[in-house]
Amino acid sequence: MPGRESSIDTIQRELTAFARRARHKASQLHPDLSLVTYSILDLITERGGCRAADVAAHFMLDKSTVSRQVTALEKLGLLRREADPDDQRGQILRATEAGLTLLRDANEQRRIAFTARLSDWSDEDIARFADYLTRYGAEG
Amino acid sequence: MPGRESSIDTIQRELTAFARRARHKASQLHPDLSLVTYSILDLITERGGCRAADVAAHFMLDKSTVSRQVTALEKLGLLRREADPDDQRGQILRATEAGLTLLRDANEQRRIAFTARLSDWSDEDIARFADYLTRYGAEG
DNA sequence: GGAGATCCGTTGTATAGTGCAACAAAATCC
DNA sequence: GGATTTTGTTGCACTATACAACGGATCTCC
Repeated sequence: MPGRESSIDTIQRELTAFARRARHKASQLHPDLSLVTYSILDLITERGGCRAADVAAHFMLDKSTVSRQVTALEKLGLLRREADPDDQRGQILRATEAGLTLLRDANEQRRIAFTARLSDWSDEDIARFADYLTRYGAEG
Repeated sequence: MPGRESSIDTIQRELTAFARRARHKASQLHPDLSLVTYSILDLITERGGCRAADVAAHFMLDKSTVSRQVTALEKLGLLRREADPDDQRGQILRATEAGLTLLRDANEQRRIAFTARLSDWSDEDIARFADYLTRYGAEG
């Protein structure tokens, strides 16, 4: 087994490599949705509606960036803003039907791509890899 | 053990989440070097010098993008271009001493951050996680 | 050995994503 | 009730990126 430090270097390098290519692949996979807009749509759907400030905090993005992305998604008819009855400052963001359809389609295409890439992995290895990634993601 | 499809969804989601945050963290970690310039400097050093076309292919970037990043790195004195004796069209890119120093420092800071994040992981888990990432990265 | 194809890098142009700062409106806190 | 905080928008600047057009060098094939 390689040393702990060398393994950490590998993790760092591979995760960074993945990040470098992610945007490119995302745009190839689904030209209508960028990595960011896809992620925003996914988050608000997963949470059953949330505010722009929550999105910004979750993705470590500036609120102005989120504001513009939300505007773009709204113009595309993929998302709508609802007044928050408890707080007139905030808006609750929800995907529209069109947004949900597009999101399902994008998820499906992504799943196909990932499945192809992991085709020669055993079920056990896939499950363990998923566990490690979840654990890693939960740390920070 | 969760199903294969659900594990693939997890892998997709976690890797995407990582990609979303990578740029932000990279700029926090080392303001002088963006994720891209860091990666370029790292690649040409790891390979012991390579051409811009190799960099573009490796990162799936347009050659014009690489050309501009290389120009920026050269202006910062972190990289130099050498004539390729075998092919007058190409240039061989190499990190300067300053570039190597900065790269070592950036790597060290990144390693510290990763080490902290993985502090409660066992050596075995880290090694397996690194293996999975390497295997994943090698697929595509 | 030469003409055309190909490869390598640069530059012009356009676009997207991002952050910071300033702002407005609403809520919260003494 | 005034000060502070929160939420979102907008103006501005900058970076990263792609595509297209180009110039120079090399290679291929006849």
